[in-house]
Amino acid sequence: MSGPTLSDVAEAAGVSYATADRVINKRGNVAQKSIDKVRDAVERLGYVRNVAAANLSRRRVYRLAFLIPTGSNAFFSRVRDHIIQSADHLSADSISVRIVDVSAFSVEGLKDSIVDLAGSELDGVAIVGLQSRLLEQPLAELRARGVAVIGLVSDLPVEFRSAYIGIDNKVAGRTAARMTGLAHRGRAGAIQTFVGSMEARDHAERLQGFRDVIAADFPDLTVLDPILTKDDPAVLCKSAANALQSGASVTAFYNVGAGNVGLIEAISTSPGARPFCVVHELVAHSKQALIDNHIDLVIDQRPDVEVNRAFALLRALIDDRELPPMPDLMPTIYVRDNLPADTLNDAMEVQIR
Amino acid sequence: MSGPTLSDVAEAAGVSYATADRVINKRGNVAQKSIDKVRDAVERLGYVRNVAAANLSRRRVYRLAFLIPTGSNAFFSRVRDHIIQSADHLSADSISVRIVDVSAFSVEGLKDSIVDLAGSELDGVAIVGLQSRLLEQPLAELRARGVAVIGLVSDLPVEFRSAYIGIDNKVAGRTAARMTGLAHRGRAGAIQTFVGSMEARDHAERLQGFRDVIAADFPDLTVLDPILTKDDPAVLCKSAANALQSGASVTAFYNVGAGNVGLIEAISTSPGARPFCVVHELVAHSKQALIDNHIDLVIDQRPDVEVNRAFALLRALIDDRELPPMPDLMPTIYVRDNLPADTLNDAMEVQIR
DNA sequence: CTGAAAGCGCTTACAG
DNA sequence: CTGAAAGCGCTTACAG
Repeated sequence: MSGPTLSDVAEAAGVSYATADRVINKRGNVAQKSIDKVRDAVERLGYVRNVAAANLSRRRVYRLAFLIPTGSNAFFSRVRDHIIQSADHLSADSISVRIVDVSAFSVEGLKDSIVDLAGSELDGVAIVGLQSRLLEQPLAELRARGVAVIGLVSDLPVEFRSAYIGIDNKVAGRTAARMTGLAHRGRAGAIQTFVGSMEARDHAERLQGFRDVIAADFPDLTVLDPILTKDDPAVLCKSAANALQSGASVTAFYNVGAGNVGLIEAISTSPGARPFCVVHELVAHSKQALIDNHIDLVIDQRPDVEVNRAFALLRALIDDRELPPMPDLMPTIYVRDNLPADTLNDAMEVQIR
Repeated sequence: MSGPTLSDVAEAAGVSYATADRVINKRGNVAQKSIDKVRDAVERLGYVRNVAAANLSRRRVYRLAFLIPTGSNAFFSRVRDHIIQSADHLSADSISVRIVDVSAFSVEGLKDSIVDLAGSELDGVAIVGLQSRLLEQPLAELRARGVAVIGLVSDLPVEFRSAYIGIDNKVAGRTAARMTGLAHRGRAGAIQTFVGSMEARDHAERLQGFRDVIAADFPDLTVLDPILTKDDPAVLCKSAANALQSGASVTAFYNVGAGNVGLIEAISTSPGARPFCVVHELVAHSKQALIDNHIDLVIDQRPDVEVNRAFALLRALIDDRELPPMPDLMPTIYVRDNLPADTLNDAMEVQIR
């Protein structure tokens, strides 16, 4: 069951254990002849390095960091919560995790945080990124020091990270559009969209995806120009209230960004029928709004799953192992009937007796 | 960073390493006085056992088995595929996996397979279960031999397994109903349901959940009595074709069970508008039907996620560790726009460079 | 460029 | 009931 060890390889190759180790781990200072012999033996025996043993002997600890935007954003609170929760369990695997607060959506702030990372010993970091050339230099330095870097939720400049974990926001927007279209079922209508900022790539992509599907498959629906909200609940509340009063012409709301508290406020205090309503990210208030029938759908990106995946990926990257197979990460549709039991604490549905 | 070791504990407790080990691992044959001293030291130092080291020293291998129904069922093919794929990667962690074919939906067959498990050394098993008292005896014997047992997709008798991994089928049915209701958007309609067998608990539960939501929230919709299909595509094809011909009275189809190939066949060959259409489990043909606009929604239970979870859970159970936090497992809604890239091979959306 | 040896944190006989 | 010692598969100085 358990395969050949390095001793077996060394013996088969006719070299010492230490030499075999040197070629396996590419430590250099080995004669080509020895290298060939060892490589050959590895091949013949099907040797596979025992990572656990290696980690034990070198007293490996994984020092990880997550760079997460600060602020009241409920979505990132969920991300934090899940990191903290996982960290507790992962400490048994010698994984220590640090969450670094980053000023939200500030390239300068993010850059500084990345530079600061140099101050502490680190093996891997997951970063809620931004697309900016300003980040390239500090990221390059980080990686030069052997730190594994991945983008989380929002990508980093692609050449300067090893992987990205997040949903495709165009797909998220397309999904929202499909559901909105289905809900109209052939009837004509007009959809009022809300967007935080067209500079935010995720917002722009969602809107694009949304428009594409409506244009292609629901010719009777019109996508109204987005109202710019800066993700501010007050702005959303006011503009949504306006739209609700301006007659029955608006048949659906789609908020591409955050600030849903305001949207929900406008809907819940407005008399009469409301439009079909789709928002993003399942958090306490959007969940409650689903339950209260103030909105119809939430498109979510499962931050819990993303965080889990970040841990697995960082470990694999740090150990320089093959990456584990990861199921696709698609936007999840929530209605009031398939809500998880507890958004914040991720109560397990697994029943332990 | 790395905490105290057993040596530290032994020293602090004033006993030998071996004695400390005996109380940590409850091997017995220790004086109460020693036990107390060690317990005390563990408490004071915050000792936590290094599972990796322990596994190395005892040359631990995890021998796991999955009991999966045979047959042409595309859903279980997905389950198998993911197990096989994961197995490849897990072998690096000394985890070996065996898939045992079980005759589908036969209590006797399942019982025999469980009994046969006794023939091979095993640490843990995940079983696509059935509810039958016939299974209790063999399961009890298995667990008495120290094998960790969990139910997968379909539960086992609850007292005879340590955990269950699967969705709540009532929730799945409720979700299907919510979407069907939304798609009618206030218009009246009649929903033709199809069920494989009312004896199958998952089918019955889905139908129940579906009916509950329609009755409670969509008074203008009627749920027609289910057509019994035995999951046979031919039966589905014929009865769906009938329903389609009998006028425009049917506004939606909901197939609680399998055999969707037949349903899709009927729809795709039938002229004119089709009803709103919801089925379960994303497999090759249901995915294609979404793309081709022959159906509207697929409610899926993410077998890939379930299998991953089964591995994590079995390991934790076998190591007798605390269970990792697991995100909720809710039915996933697929439309044609949030389809994963590759249903069978689970291609990674994680982009590696 | 190569090798012998100690040590990582544990478990498992073995001897008392 | 208790302890000393070898060994799991590796890495890391250290000596040649």
